Amino acid sequence: MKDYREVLKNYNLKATPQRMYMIDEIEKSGHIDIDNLYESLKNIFPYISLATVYKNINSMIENGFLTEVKIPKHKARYEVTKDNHAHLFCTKCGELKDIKVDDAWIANNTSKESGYKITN
Amino acid sequence: MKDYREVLKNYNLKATPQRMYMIDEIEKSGHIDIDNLYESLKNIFPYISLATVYKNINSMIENGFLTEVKIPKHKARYEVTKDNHAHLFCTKCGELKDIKVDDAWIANNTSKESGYKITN
DNA sequence: ATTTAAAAGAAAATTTTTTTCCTTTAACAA
DNA sequence: TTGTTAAAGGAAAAAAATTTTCTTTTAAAT
Repeated sequence: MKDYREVLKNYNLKATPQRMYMIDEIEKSGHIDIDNLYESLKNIFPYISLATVYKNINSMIENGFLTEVKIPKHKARYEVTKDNHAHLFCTKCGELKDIKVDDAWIANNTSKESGYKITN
Repeated sequence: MKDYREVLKNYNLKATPQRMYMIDEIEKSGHIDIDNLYESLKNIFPYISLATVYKNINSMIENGFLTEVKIPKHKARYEVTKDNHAHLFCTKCGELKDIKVDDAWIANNTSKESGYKITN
């Protein structure tokens, strides 16, 4: 497993084992929802609390390290923040995949059209 | 107020006053969340139940008449289903606006790229 | 008018998320 | 190393969001 101590330090978060495994799970899975994340973490930390998972998700979202991906009629999934992609959601199997997209190009064009400065 | 009897009939839903005002509110607002919808409906139906609002939102989503718009860190909003648009969300004031987008063009191009048939 | 299935409303139950409070621990300094 | 401290963990409770149940009402079709 990669060492996430530096990453967390950059985001002013204590490098707890719980967090490092959380990040590892999220990276490995690409996108994961709270319940699946909690379940895998329980394999490593049998006494981990769901509240801990929520609290960590929230602090990592707040500082921008994670991004919440909301999906109609499903629970949100979380991913490590990254640029230039959109999501493809399979309505049959529920899989979520990244697709390459030129964010900047779209933002620019849409900004022109709408008059808003689009950041995301 | 427009008469939504026909609309509802087409979707196999009973044309109750509650529903007709719901649709009217949603159309008038463009996009609205459960709480604001419930609050405005209470002006007309003081005894309306929040459960009724949820149940109606759900049945109208199921049959495709309404679309749920999920927004990071906010409650979902609902709109009358329509094509060729995306959403612009103002992170300052929370306003949600439609922007014109050529769905079909994007779906086509992205489908080619990804190998999936994109419907939405 | 009568019948009936769908929908409303009230309350309870369930599910999801956040908060509280107390204990433990990572980070840093001496 | 060891000591100090603020941040984070865990358990439980609380709060918020959504769904379900059950009884009454009503739209729609006879």
